[in-house]
Amino acid sequence: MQDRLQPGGENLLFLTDDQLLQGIELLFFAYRGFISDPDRILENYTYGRAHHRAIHFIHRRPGTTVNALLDILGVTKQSLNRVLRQLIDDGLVESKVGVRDRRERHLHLTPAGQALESDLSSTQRKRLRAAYKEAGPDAVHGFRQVLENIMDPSMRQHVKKLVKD
Amino acid sequence: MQDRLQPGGENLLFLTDDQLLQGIELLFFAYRGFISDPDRILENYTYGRAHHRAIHFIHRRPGTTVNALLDILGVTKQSLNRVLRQLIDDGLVESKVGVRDRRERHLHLTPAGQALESDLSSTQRKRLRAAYKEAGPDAVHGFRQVLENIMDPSMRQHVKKLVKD
DNA sequence: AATTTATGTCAGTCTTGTTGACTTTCCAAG
DNA sequence: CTTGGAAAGTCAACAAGACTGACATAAATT
Repeated sequence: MQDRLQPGGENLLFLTDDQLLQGIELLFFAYRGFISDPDRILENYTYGRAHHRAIHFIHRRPGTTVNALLDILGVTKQSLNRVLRQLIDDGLVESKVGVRDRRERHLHLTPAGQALESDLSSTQRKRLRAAYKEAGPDAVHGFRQVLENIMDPSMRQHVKKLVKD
Repeated sequence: MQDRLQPGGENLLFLTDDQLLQGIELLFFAYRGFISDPDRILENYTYGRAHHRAIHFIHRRPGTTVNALLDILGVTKQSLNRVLRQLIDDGLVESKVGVRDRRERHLHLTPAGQALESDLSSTQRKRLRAAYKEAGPDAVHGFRQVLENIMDPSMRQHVKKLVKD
């Protein structure tokens, strides 16, 4: 994957500091836009981004344990517990005692939880779908490739891969 | 939603909800990794992400005004002021009364401010450079294309374009 | 002269993160 | 069977950084 092309900086051009700083800004603005839709929805609740994140990952990994969720979210258990407590008390999340190991709590979304997840997620899916569509398949591939390279290697395992059927 | 059954669906395949949700997670993990390096540096200071953001944009747009910065950062003036106050008091940022309009304050980094900016930025540039390098030029182009599509259109103007000279 | 704009500041609130201490539950190794 | 430790839950205190609202001042604009 090295320099298939000429001595010209053509394949190095994007590595100038200016180009890199531009990439940093792109990430900043894109990420902010990306969370603005859910944020607006959450204003109508007593929830914030922390709740959104919990809901997202419980939706994606039904039955996951608190510990696994802590690992993914990278916060303290006290912080996550406050969020989970509210969601459980409000009937959006269900916490089931583990069968094999009764210390563990397995988390699921209730129908109400799924409804909120769907609301939050649909705005982001819509935005991303439009962005993907306009950029085209090759761009999407590059987008995902670069993002995967950016993240901490230890986190790559947490990106839920698609099921092959 | 049954795109996959269509012939030539290969340019629609990435629009399934699962693929979109995966994209959401990629963005989440990548963004978190991306800000983790500066965060670690800032632990040694009394500064946080808010200061980092201010420093970044003052660096990129020397002489920018408080109002312009508010627009870019999307926070309230009270919030930005607290951050700027500290940076100015600590001698990292200089605030100059405008010449044409003496109500405006034009912001610049002092040498000390530039030093911190360089520290913070270099970790991110390094991470991004490695990610770009591994993915290749085409992927980088796609990455930037998709990010630009994701952000709010009104924000695109704020991504500082490269100077041609 | 009146109004608007740019900036600064004070006070109070909220979310979400932190640390530290402690308890309960319960699996598994001695 | 006992006990050590892991998983989870809880309480309290605190901090960063966002918010709103009110108010002040200086300077430009109308």
